[in-house]
Amino acid sequence: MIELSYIPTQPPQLEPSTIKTENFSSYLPDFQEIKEEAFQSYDSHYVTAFPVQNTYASFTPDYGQIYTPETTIQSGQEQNRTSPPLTLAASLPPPENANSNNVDQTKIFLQTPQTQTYIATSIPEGAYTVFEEIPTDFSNSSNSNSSYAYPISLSINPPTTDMLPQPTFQTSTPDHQHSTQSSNGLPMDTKKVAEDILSELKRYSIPQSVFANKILGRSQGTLSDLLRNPKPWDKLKAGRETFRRMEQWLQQPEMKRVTELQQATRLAGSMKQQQKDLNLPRQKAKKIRRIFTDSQRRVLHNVFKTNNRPTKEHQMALAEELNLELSTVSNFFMNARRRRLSPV
DNA sequence: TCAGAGTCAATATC
DNA sequence: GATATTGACTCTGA
Repeated sequence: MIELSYIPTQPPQLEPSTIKTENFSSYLPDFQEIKEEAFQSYDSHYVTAFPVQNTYASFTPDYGQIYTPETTIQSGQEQNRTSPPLTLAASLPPPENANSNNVDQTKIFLQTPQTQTYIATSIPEGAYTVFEEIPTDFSNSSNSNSSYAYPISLSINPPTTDMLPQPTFQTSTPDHQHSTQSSNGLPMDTKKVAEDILSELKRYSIPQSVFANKILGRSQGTLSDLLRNPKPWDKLKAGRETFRRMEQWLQQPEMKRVTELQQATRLAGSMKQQQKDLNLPRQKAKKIRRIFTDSQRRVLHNVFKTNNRPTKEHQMALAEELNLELSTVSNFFMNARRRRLSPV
């Protein structure tokens, strides 16, 4: 398969005549012929058509809008459905060696995020458009049993890191600074932002680790904690920056932000697999995290219940009694105070 | 010097 | 495999 370059820019203006309808049954043994009537109300210049399990769909290029009329076949019954219009995400130039005589060289794979179904399509000669991410939202579907509501994404050869968009922090406020306002000039409802982020990540199957690393520059564990226990805005200091990044991400066009992260998710997956395949050694020694014994934990918690701020002498006595470092005991109370007494 | 805030990252849990 | 928990590190400000 040839390598396609990734160009996250405006799609070229395509003349409908440069786009062909293709029947890809040769690539898909179980391909079911698309019925024209399913798409008759749409632009007839399909870019591609393919089945996803029992579903098939067609995309029509409309320079920024994509419509995905779909037909689902379940238990012998057909249902025609139409998705909301979706925004065109990206375009790819034709590979240099693409030509009409050798279309097999220009296969592109569309796949569901579940990576259960791969759909191969060839590219017409000349300019063409592909849809990098096509999240669909059928959450309002009255038929929750429909099996076709897969977001559909494009996967070429796994993109390399330098092909991907760089982290989009888009903030002018360094980590060590913090202003008193969110991006809209008002105190931020951190709880709402956290809920929205959780909901979006779930909706688009974006792992916390990907969002945390790519958008926030933080670890998965940190993000999880922030989302589950968001501090009120007025209690935050430098931590406001992280919430600002979350808010800014939510404010971006849905297509853009989701596309970017779904791509990063795939990249993370392929890199993980590569590491696994190559059996690469760990870069640095793993730090062992202390685990309190049951009795140590019990004593520390009991003391904390009656006195969450023991004196240094008390902590030293506890450390000796439990065979722990003073710093360990001190850390325990410090962490316990902010985690167990945390407001919200 | 120390408490608190922010976070990492190991690892427990789902 | 993804998320939640948590011991400890780093930095800041009083």
